[in-house]
Amino acid sequence: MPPSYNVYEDRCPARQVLDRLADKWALLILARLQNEPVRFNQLRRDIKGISQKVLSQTLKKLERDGLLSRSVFATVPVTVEYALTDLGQSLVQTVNTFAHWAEQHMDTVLLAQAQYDACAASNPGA
Amino acid sequence: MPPSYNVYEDRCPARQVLDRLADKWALLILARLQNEPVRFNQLRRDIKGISQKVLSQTLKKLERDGLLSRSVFATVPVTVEYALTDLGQSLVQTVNTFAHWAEQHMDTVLLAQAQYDACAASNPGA
DNA sequence: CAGCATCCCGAATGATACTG
DNA sequence: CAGTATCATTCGGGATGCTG
Repeated sequence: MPPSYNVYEDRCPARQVLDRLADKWALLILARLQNEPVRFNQLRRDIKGISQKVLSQTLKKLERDGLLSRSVFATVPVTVEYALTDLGQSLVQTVNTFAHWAEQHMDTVLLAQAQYDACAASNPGA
Repeated sequence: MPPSYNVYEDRCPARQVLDRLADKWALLILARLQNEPVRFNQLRRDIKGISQKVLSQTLKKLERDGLLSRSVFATVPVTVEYALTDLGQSLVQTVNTFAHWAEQHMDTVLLAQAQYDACAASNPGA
């Protein structure tokens, strides 16, 4: 039998969840946390190209969704560690599969893009 | 050994591919095409909430990436079918896993959100 | 170190109208 | 049916500066 929820439906909660996860930064953050807890600025350094603002926002959303936990240590200056929750762990395998697909098939994708562009260039009106 | 490409790196082609796929509409389109070719307006109807413009744009990107094919039939009026390519097929399993995760764990996510919001409401200053 | 507040701009989106 | 074109709008995200 089909699942009770259907991602094709607008307003379906599962769709909301999918929308949240269908975000490159969220995926990269989850992937980065898979092996160990990581601190804020370490994430900022490791995930190239993310801004402080977006990192902060995305972490907050992921924490709200219960996918990761935020631990504050009263050092001076303060230390904050982000780690996957069990729920986050249950997702990280899929995220990895995704990332690996991207890494393994990107040559094919780049080739397809080149062919598409070449064809489009030679058929300007079509 | 680690893969030659690293999604954490900015400017890495794999990262570009991941960015492309980390899009809710792209994922929903790929999922919808997994069993059979589908026509433009059928996709528009099935994927609730997508606009004609965004559907058109997303289809074009996915076609350019070689993930799906576009077939035009000279009926009156014209018929256009979108179908997964082999490359698209190689990805759809992962997409399904993602969608199923969203459907199966959304109750947990919704609960986590409620708890987070309740806690935030009772600690306005913290 | 780990953020938040503010300003600001460009890209993405929706709405509408038109075409083969 | 299957789109393209244009316009108006918003709003995500970068840059900067400040705080505990």
